[in-house]
Amino acid sequence: MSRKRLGPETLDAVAARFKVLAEPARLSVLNQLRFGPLNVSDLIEATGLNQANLSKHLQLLHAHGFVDRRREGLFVVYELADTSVFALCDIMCDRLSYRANFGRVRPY
Amino acid sequence: MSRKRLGPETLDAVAARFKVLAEPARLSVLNQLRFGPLNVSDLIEATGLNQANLSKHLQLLHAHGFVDRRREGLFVVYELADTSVFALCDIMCDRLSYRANFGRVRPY
DNA sequence: GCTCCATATTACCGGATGGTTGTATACTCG
DNA sequence: CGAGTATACAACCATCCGGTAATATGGAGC
Repeated sequence: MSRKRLGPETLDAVAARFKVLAEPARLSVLNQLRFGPLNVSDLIEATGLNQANLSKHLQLLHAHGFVDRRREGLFVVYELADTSVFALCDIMCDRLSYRANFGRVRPY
Repeated sequence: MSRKRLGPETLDAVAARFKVLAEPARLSVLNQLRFGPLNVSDLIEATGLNQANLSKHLQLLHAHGFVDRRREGLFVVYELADTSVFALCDIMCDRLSYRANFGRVRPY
């Protein structure tokens, strides 16, 4: 708790990681992987994303270490590699419901 | 823990909140507010952002409930309204240092 | 080898977003 | 009220980024 003030490089790195999660499509992928590994075809069906689009998102998630990848015959299976994502989402969701009851977006 | 699968609206909302944090400039502002409220002029100096730019970031942070605002004479003072940000950043930083030691970005 | 299937990559387009400049608003003081 | 200061807002530009279509790669089976 209560760490020291962060340097610019750290802020950049943290922001970059937030940016990967700042996209419903990618959150959806992670959410589908929550209960077990899936290959790309399964993910296409589960998320409704088309193949190319999904593939791009998967590359990004993989490059940032959120998912692991392994070949399995003709398929490529993706698996969660960083479950801390869900801790983050839980915190976000808590604030969301709090704001739904009280705060509400201030237009000004 | 272990919540149910999230709906699309929820994913959108969570992603929108991540997006606000997915920006070094805004993280820097929050980081400066960590140890107490500051007015805009102080924040300009502390962050190195110019006035207009900083103002835009502040509006966004305020609209999403990350900061509160109050007038104090000629000045406007901003204050942290959502300390959960730091819990998020701590989790991110933990993963960052972990990956710095092991993972490292896979170029492919 | 060729063919089929699963996945990745490339090229492109349109919309969103951060930065900057200039201007407007709000408050204080005289 | 007028002048000065602090902050907000609008317009504009450049860049980034997500979606899509077309094409390429790579493994399996014949």
